[in-house]
Amino acid sequence: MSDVARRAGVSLSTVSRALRGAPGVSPAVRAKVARAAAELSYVVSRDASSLVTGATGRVAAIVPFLRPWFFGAALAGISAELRAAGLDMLVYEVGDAEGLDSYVRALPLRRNVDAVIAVSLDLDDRETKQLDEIGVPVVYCSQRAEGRPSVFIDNAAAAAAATRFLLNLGHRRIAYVQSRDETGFSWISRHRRDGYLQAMAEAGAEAVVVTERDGPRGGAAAAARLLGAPNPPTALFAESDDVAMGALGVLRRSRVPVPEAVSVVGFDNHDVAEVLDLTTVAQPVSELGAAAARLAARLLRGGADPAEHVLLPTELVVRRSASAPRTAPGPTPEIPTDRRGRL
Amino acid sequence: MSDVARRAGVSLSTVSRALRGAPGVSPAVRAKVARAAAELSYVVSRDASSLVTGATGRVAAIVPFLRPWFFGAALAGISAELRAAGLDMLVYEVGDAEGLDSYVRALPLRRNVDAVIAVSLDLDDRETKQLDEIGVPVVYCSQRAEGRPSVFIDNAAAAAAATRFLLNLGHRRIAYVQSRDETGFSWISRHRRDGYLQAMAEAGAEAVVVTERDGPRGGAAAAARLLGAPNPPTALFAESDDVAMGALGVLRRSRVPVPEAVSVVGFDNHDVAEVLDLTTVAQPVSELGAAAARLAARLLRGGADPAEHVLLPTELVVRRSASAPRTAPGPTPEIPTDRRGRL
DNA sequence: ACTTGAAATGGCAACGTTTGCATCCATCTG
DNA sequence: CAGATGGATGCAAACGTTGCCATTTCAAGT
Repeated sequence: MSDVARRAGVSLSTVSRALRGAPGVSPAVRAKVARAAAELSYVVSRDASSLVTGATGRVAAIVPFLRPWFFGAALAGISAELRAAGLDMLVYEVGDAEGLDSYVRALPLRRNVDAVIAVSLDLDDRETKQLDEIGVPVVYCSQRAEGRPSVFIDNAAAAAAATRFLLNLGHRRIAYVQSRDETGFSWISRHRRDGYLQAMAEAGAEAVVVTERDGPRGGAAAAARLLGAPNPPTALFAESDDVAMGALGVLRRSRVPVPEAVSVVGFDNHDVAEVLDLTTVAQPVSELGAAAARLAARLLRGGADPAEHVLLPTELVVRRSASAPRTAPGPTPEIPTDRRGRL
Repeated sequence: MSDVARRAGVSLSTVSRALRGAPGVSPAVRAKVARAAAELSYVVSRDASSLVTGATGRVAAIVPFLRPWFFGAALAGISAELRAAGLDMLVYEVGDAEGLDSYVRALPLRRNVDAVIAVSLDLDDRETKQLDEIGVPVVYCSQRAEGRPSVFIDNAAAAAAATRFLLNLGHRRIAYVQSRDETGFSWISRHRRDGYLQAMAEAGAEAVVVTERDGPRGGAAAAARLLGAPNPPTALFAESDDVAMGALGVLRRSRVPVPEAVSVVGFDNHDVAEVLDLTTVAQPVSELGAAAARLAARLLRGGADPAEHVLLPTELVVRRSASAPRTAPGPTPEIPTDRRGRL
């Protein structure tokens, strides 16, 4: 910076003020400084600034995993908003609860970020309190944390609506497919299941919940299990599109026509759901991230309620993987004459 | 840090040395300092360290987009390796070439990261030179940059092999589906197309290249166009699984049986490819990222050739979306009697 | 006992910024 | 025309580390 000062013929303070757009610099000098900085391709060192201002200009996004579609979409929203606020995004993949635990205990974020955005982390009380200790504001994304800033959807209501959609189509035997990862049930799936259970109970229908591992593999396993049941369901409601897609794969390979023999509904509106004609509950994933990032930025500016909750809407996207059940259902699904084009 | 020093009853220098594991500290003192730091839940400020050491402990990963499956997988690999090296990962989504341009011009990385990993950025010479100006080592991931450290696969060879696979099955009319984003052809697609063209030429088969927009939508459009051709191809080789999945969607909705009437081959081995039974060229995406991160870390330690190239292998994953063509091909594809289970 | 050397520790300057305060100068007011 | 006002600018002290150098301590060798 002193190089820039020398080149522009002014003092360090003036350069600092000019480059930050701080008031108290004449337009002429400001331009001169800008030119000198450009000529030297100089940029301020955030580290040095942080040292005196105390702000790092960085926000950490903590995700359990990086590969699933959901997190890429969420990070895209976060990234865009953070950049608009002039903040950089650090990304940490913490894995399961155990990984998170060891991660949080090490407190590497302590004085190295201004805020943390925890994406879909499924924390229990103890872990939430641990995060409080980091010493910077934590915004919860795709997750409701009482008394703390969070952005989320109403998973229970959305799942109930999707379930009622199937019920209203005439389905009675609707199975819910949930995943159990190594670390127990996830917060999100729990809520979706509760919505399903409630809708089923209200309709007087018998609930069937099958639990398999996460992802398409789990969905495949669940479909296999349900096809082997004495009285197989006419509809599957999967915790996520990933799971639903696994089930669709098994059904297709088994030549069980969807939706004629079995209807399938997912959750997320995954990018691939459209291609698969999967009826699903769409949630605004990127917007979830964006809202969390905006909330974090507002928190840093001091203009936000530190316990603000943002509820985002969901929408049932009706495609062709779910329809009214066959009127005369039998235990052995027949192949309908779909070559006639009769849906 | 002075708090820790006071509590441990030693000087600042000693605390600094003890906490960094530097030599010249007695085990007793080291333990005492560690305890004091833990009691105060103190962690060193990287910013302050950076100021004097000149190293930031941060590496930037620049990706064009965050949503596609590919980048999540790549970032997962990068993240894991960087963490193993004690480095933090900053992620920037730069969008298309124009976004990258304005981004690089602003040089925000200049003195704020130790290295940059450019993931699948499709840069021309001018842009590559621009990146050189950042002043920190740049590692190219999923992209070959002459004279610069890069990690990549042999796209042309892999595409040629996939094309020959179709040729050897008996296909002659094989179309290649490529995408054109707003910024022109991508580097990667170009190479894959070249491999396809070469294999077709060697077999004396006529090449057909269709260009549509990127992603499943583009694949859908391409499939629609090919179905409307006078002599439609018996096989589609798509630039990526995303594109292939779009094509599969159109074919399924149109009741064109895959692979009986049309074989489809993709590229990437997307997580969903397995569920869709998509035959595809698998590339080790996470490993691509991991290798790039390792290379970056090695570069920072000074123990790497600054022009090192890492070539990773690909593998043709044969599933059920591609098979030998029907022996008596006709212009109007018939529905084969697939209910008999005859593949 | 005295020297020698190595290991452990402390003191202090420096890293590149920001910011409060002092200073300077030009313009406006009475 | 003197004095007040206020904007532009410079000076210097921090911020929390690290790393060089000096000092102390202690054990071993004479």
